[in-house]
Amino acid sequence: MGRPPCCDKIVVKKGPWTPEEDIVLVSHIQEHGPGNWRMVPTNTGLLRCSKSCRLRWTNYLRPGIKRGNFTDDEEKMIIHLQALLGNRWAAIASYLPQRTDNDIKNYWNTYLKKKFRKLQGHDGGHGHSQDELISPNFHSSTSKGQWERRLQTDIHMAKQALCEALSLDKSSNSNMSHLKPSNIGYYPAQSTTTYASSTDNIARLLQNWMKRAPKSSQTSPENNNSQNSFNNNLVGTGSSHSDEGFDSLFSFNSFNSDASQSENSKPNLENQVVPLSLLEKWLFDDVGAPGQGDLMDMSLGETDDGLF
DNA sequence: AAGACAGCCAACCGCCCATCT
DNA sequence: CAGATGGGCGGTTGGCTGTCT
Repeated sequence: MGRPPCCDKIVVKKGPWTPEEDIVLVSHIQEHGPGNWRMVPTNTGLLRCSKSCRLRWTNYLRPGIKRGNFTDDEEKMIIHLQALLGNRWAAIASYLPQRTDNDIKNYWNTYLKKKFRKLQGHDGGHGHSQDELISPNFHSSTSKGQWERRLQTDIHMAKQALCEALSLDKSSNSNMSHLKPSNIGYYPAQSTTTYASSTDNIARLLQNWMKRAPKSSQTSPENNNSQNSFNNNLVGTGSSHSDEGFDSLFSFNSFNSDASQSENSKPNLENQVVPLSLLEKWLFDDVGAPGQGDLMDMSLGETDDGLF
């Protein structure tokens, strides 16, 4: 027999998350750390499936997420990495620690793709679809050995992509400073800004919600009271951060170790601190090192020419 | 002013691999 | 070892919002 079922298939709420649900989820994660998503609906009483909770956390509530307005550097990085890695958004997102894969995916699908089409149009096009043109054909090989080689190639290519992206605009180094190895981890040491950013996330969320609240039928009558209380307690914190409560609410230092315990061994976003930092350190340390060229020369020559 | 349309994005769906019993 | 679930990922959808006609 396997594990017990993930979530009771009785009533599972769908659709947009309410601030109440967000708070419940964040509080729970603050206590227990991210992971063990199966137990989250049970422990919190949220009528959401575990997947939904995880998604909400990783794409929206997680500390350190930057939203909206992609910078030129980020855009370059995405374009480069997409060309090198294809539509592997999670892999791409791991090089833009402040962005979620969903965000990057959306940005690509809604904006960059069109931008590319335009560019292609100017170039006259070659009868290839954009994805064909810029994505390596990773899907043709699926065996484990090939996958391993592919991964190795990916790492080399990503390394080169980083170097190039960083050297594209040296003057904007300050903007790219978040890519320094020390800041790559998902729970960076500069905790206050991280928490503040997360507080802002929720404050912004609440403000949006307040704007929509009057016409949204999703808010049950009893929500009105809680809505007001949330308004009093949280929304006002956006600028002044009278957030002693929030500081504790978003103090994730305490459970980093818990998280690493409860997480499985996959290099997911939550426990990438060590492996990703090491990888990044290695990537950066290796920049400019002699004899790194073979793979990269081979791969980049093909992809970049078509691109730029 | 109102309807049509397009863009954006949060959330869901379905698949796959890892893990557990 | 087999069967079942958990978790992660990429693709897609649907609702909201802004713009155009």
